[in-house]
Amino acid sequence: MTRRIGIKDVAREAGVSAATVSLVLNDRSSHRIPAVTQERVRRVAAEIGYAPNTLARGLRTRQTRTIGFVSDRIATTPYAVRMIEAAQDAARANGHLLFLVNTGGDPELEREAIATLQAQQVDGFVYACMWHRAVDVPPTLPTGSVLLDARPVEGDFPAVVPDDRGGAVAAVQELVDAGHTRIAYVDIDEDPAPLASGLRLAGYLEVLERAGITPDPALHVRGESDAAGGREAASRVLELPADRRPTALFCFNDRIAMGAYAAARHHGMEIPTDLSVVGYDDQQLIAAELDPPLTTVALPHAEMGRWAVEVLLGARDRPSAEEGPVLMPCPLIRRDSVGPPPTRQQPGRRRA
Amino acid sequence: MTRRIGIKDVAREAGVSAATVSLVLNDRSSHRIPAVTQERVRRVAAEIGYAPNTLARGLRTRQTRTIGFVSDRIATTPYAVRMIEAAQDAARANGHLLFLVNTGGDPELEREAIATLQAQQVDGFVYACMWHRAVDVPPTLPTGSVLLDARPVEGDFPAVVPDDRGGAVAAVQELVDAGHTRIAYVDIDEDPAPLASGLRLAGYLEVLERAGITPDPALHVRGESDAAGGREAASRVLELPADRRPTALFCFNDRIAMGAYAAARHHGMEIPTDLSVVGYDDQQLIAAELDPPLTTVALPHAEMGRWAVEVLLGARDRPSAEEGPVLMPCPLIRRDSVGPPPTRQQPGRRRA
DNA sequence: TTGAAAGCGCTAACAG
DNA sequence: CTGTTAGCGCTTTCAA
Repeated sequence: MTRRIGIKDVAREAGVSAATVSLVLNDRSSHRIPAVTQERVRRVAAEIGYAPNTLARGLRTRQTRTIGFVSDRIATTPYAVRMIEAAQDAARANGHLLFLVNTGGDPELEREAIATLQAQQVDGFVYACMWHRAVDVPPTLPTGSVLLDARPVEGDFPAVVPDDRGGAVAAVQELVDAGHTRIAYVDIDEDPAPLASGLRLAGYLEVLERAGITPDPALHVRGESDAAGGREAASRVLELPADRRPTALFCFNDRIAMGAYAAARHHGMEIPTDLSVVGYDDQQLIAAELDPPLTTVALPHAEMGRWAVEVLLGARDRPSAEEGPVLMPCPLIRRDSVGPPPTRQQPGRRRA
Repeated sequence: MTRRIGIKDVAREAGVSAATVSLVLNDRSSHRIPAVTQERVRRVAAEIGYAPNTLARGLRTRQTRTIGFVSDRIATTPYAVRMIEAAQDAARANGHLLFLVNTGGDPELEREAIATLQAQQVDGFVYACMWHRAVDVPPTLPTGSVLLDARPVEGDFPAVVPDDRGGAVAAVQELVDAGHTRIAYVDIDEDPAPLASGLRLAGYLEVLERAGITPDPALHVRGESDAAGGREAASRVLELPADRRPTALFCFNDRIAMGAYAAARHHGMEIPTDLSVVGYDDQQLIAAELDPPLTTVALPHAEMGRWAVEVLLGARDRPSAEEGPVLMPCPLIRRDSVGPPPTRQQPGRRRA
């Protein structure tokens, strides 16, 4: 490979010193260099195709304009990927590059990743999870790192997580507003329960209470987090006697909602005529493709990803320390799976 | 921030020179340094928590052990993400780190990304697409870069793409082996047609020919690449007169297959009893969750991702130049949507 | 076997 | 205003 062209080459061609080139190319306005000189330097630099060596610069300035992005997985859903894309876009917008490392959640690998990244002199770390979790932050994670889709079990780190409770409120309120009073929560059955499960439950209960509806424990069911589990769990409430049967389902996620669709079909109910359904996650491959398209709550992955790097780079104010993680709003996405409750006496009909 | 500890600190503590430390820590066997000295240096280094500054090292050695990964998107399907995870894992296995940049396919951004990464002195580039495409490689992409899920329109770059034709062969052969002779290809309707569309068609026709089945043009239909499109397209063949109607569907992708399921249901057909279906992509959120679970063909994302960085880093032989892209096999994933063709005279029955 | 010295390409004081 | 000088932390001849 031929020698890379450096600042000296520019200096020689432009008839100035290397220092001047550096000054010009970095817009050091403190040293008012005459416009003509600047112009000449820039022209020469462009002509001979000069590009700074950021290693050398970083060595000197102790700033690399790179950030370490360590996450458990890259993504499990197509939407979570937005988190990374948005983070990368925000990094670029601020003149930074992202080192991506996924550790599979292995603490040993996390250690190693952090060490490697520190050796690279990254300017900061984003520590990301692909589900809203409470995490034991790796002890070697430097102060000032920011957590993405994760809240620290302990330690004082800026963190951003989805407002799961608020999202649930929006979802259930949508159902209440449509006139429903018997609303089931088809929860996820996982141990330990994900944070989102409890938060969404809280939102669900909050709306019921505000609407003066007494929660019926029989309407809170749990199933495996997939279509089969959702179908099974939804079936349980759909088989309740007519007077206790829900007219609407708030599902923990879209996959469960997908199962709920199957259960409804199996019970001869049509959506949204006989049964309204709201999901969560807005997984494009599911929510939009279900028949009818599913009303659901979107996770603000992109917003969170951007937030994290902007806070890290100081492009956005750090949240005041002791206020807990920032809650990013989860917008309700209205599609066609919510309608008014059916008029009495005709649930469970087969084709007319 | 307190001064970082460097090689000099180790040298001082160990009572040797910086050069010796470097020699020991880098296993320069040419300089046979006595075991005791080595031991002492290593111990001190560990004790005081020395970690090399890779910028300084890179500046000196002109090797950064980083690689630039530029892709159009990060991922559109949850599986494509495996490509990046696998690439990152392979990089780590070879002591490298990945700079991730997604450009949205914007040539201007690509230029910029390549320049920025070059300024970072990356050791090499992976240029990735999220669909199997023929790409105009950006003119500034250095020779030696490797293409991932993309074949160069021109230029000589190592490249790896899925063996779409082979995957289609496996899929359709599965159907033929089950006894089907009237097999439709529910293709994608997109302009320009993705490479995969034609390749899978070729595979489809190849199997038919080998099985002595004359292709019926009416059985090659196209629909939008989503469930609705798949449903609509599948309906068209399902509504053919009984003697021309297919008993099996080979779908361009799993979303279309999902629509085919809906169409089958709508026509009162059960899968796989009345109709067999095979998809493509093995999108976990769809394929495994459909009822019944979908037999499909998996895209070898992880294998391709690993291949790309291994070739880039020389951990695997470069394919000989003029042989075109490497075709990575697409394995058939057998689930429950394929069965023997129905015995005559009872398609379209409603519930018994 | 080890240390001294010379940079890698750049920035930042400090002179002039 | 601009050039000289002195490193950033490491590797690598070369000499001792």
